[in-house]
Amino acid sequence: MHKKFDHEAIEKKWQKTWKENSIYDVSERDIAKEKEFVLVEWPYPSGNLHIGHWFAFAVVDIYVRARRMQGKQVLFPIGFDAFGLPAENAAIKHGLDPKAWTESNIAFMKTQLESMGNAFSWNMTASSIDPLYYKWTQWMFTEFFKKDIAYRGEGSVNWCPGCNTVIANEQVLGDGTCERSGDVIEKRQMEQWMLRITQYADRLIDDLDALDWPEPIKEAQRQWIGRSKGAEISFTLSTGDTLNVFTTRADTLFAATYVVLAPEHELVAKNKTLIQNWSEVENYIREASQKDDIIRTKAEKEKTGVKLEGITATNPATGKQIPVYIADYVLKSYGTGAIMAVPAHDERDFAFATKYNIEIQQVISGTEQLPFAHHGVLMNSAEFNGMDSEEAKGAIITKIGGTLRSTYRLRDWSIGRQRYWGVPIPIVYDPEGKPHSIPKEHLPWHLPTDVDFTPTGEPPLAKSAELKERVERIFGKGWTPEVETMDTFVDSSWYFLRYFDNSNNVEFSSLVKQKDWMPIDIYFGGAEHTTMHLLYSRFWQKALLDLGLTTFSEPYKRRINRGLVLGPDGNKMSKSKGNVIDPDIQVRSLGADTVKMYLAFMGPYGETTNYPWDMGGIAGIRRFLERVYGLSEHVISADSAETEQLFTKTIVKVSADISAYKFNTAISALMILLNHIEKHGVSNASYEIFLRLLAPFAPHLTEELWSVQYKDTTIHESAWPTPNTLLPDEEVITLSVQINGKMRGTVLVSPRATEQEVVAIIQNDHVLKSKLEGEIVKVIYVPKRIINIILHTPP
RNA sequence: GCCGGAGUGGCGGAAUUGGUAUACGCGCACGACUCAAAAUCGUGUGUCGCAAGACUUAUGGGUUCAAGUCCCAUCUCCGGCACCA
Repeated sequence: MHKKFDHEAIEKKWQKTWKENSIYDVSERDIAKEKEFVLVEWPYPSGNLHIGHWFAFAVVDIYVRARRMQGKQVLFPIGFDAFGLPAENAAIKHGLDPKAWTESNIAFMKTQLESMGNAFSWNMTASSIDPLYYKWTQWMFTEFFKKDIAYRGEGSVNWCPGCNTVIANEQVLGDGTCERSGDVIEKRQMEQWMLRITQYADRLIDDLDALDWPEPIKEAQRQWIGRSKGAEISFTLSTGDTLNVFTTRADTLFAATYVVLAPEHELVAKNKTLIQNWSEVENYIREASQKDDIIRTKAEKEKTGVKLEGITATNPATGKQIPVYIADYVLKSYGTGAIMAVPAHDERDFAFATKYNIEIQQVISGTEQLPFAHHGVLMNSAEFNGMDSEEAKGAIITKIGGTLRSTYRLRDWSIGRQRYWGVPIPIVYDPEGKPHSIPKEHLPWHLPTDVDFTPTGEPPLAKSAELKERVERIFGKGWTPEVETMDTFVDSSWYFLRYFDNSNNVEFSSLVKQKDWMPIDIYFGGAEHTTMHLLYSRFWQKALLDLGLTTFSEPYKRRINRGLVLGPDGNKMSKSKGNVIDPDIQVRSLGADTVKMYLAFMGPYGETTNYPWDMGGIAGIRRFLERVYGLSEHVISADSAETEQLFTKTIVKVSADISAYKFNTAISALMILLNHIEKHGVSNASYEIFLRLLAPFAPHLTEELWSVQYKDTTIHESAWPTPNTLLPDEEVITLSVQINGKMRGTVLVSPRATEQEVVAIIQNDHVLKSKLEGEIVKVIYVPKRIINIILHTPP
């Protein structure tokens, strides 16, 4: 047998050589080449690389290396999203310095990342905690503040008791718990720093159409934004107030037999002297406010509410006086916080009206069964009778003077965090308490270090004497600092713009460099970011566009969401389950190439399927690479025609599969080729082609084998193999034979054979001819594919 | 409830987009090498059947010369949204 495949020595050796020669650094944009910006989500430096990082980065490296060999100038940067709670929690628990803790994590993770052997553009890295990075995060915030994209507003916010901070809507999971800590979120009324993402709702939805993204991701964003197109209609109350309601069913206005306000609606408290049953109403409001949203929306469908005695509303279509209710099934935060209720054509209104004995009037014909929530033809609607719902919407709105409007599920993005380890919000308050942005010359606005991390519910920065002193020194007596820091999703909303201009100290990212590299050609990442990071950064880009700071309205041309690597038991990896696979251990025993290739072989990348780790499976990949290591023993003087043909096929297949992120089938094609070579031998030229095809998958091993013949070049700068198009058609092919639609066997024929010739061959085939008993009624012949012979069979 | 996606061997998964279902890998069985084991190599491996053969891509229908692939209905799993007017 051949010498031992010493992956450890090989991998160390080439990683060192690559690093010394900086072969993966990306210099100035080279116009002679097409560019490709491949982005992966920058990791949080938790201090240990887990298998998920390998799945996220090492598999993508296959794509990157193939593109490089295909002559593209590829930008494949990596950096660190290094602000965030874990550092602060380490400070609280173990008295460590968050900065030192994070920096040592980064240093260690860098060495782990290097052990992957990826073609990272290390000269174009960035880190969110670098003051030269967060200077620009702060500067963009101040620009947003000046343009009123950032504002301070009072509102209902999500308070996480575990994290001791406010979090954004997107960071609350479906079951009402915190995305980070898992704690149940409380609703609080607070002043908050917000970004006006809702102003971009239409563009965030409409611009999705042009993106080359998987449809499910686009659809999830559309649903999250939740646009519904409808109309705002005014009802006049007997108090003299105008009540605006939002409806998507203006066509049912004639059936609006009551209106409902959210308990918190301002017109309720405003008219308390006119409400005859005020104490009952007040009670109901208090009860409603004590239920948090989770209980309020999960509360079984039983509807509750109170009629406002002494107040009525006028239906603008019928002129009738209708009752006014408050009920907590109407939400203050959605639409106008009030609805026109149409019990005949809305399930919720129907349930409520039935319970409280309110009139039910049908206006959509075609059923006896109410509620009927579908569209149809109008009845009981005066001059609109006989009109179709869709048409009637417009006609009725026009007649009663309503306005077309969209309303959204999306809320503004709350970005203030009552925590320490983040970007300080660059705002100071004057003695009157009015906020002012910090001028550019004072940026970066440094994060103070003289703080006490003990959680008290008060933001840690409030305890910094240095910060107070700094503000008074610069701005004057009586001025006070903002003490909140930013959501880390702010840091990651623009990081990709910094990578390729990471030493620019005049701009966050120059327009020239942006033109060189943007947009991102392909962004690989986790499905969990669909309605968080992916939405935030799209918004950020559009805000920059409006400020003239970029010319791109969308950052990501293509996006691929990947799945998860599960433990060998099929469960999500977790310390408590004891099913965690440590990549360092795998790399030590089997090699980086093996781990990377195994992850790529598990299944198609780019589907959000979750794959269990299989110890046997990775051993199979290791066996494959060991056989490759000894492959030179099979080099012979020339290839057979069959071998040449298989090479052509494999080159086409592997190239296409990599472009489609189907690394699993690309690997399978390489395995088939190896199996063939070991049996039949391979010419030296083809052996090199094999190595080049494998190079993106097993960069260290192939570099080692390449170096045996080419001392001074690297395989990773060699050209990607192209198929030999001059190969003749195969002389004979195997054609499948069906008789009466059933597979009966195969025959060997020329690819150019005629139907008659093929039928004659089948009639002479010892096995097949016995099945051809009867008159041939019809023959379907698809050259190179199949022949189907239909016989007349007597009854 | 609404909107997506998916159901293929013992397992991960293939299938030129309507043309030999189960590629490739794992696992398993047998054999070779070995005192023995591991490793390695070879052979076999959808199900039933001694065989000829029949059946088989969640289930039931349909279209077609031909269906894993297209159409209709049903079931199950995963993800998103959900008292959103």
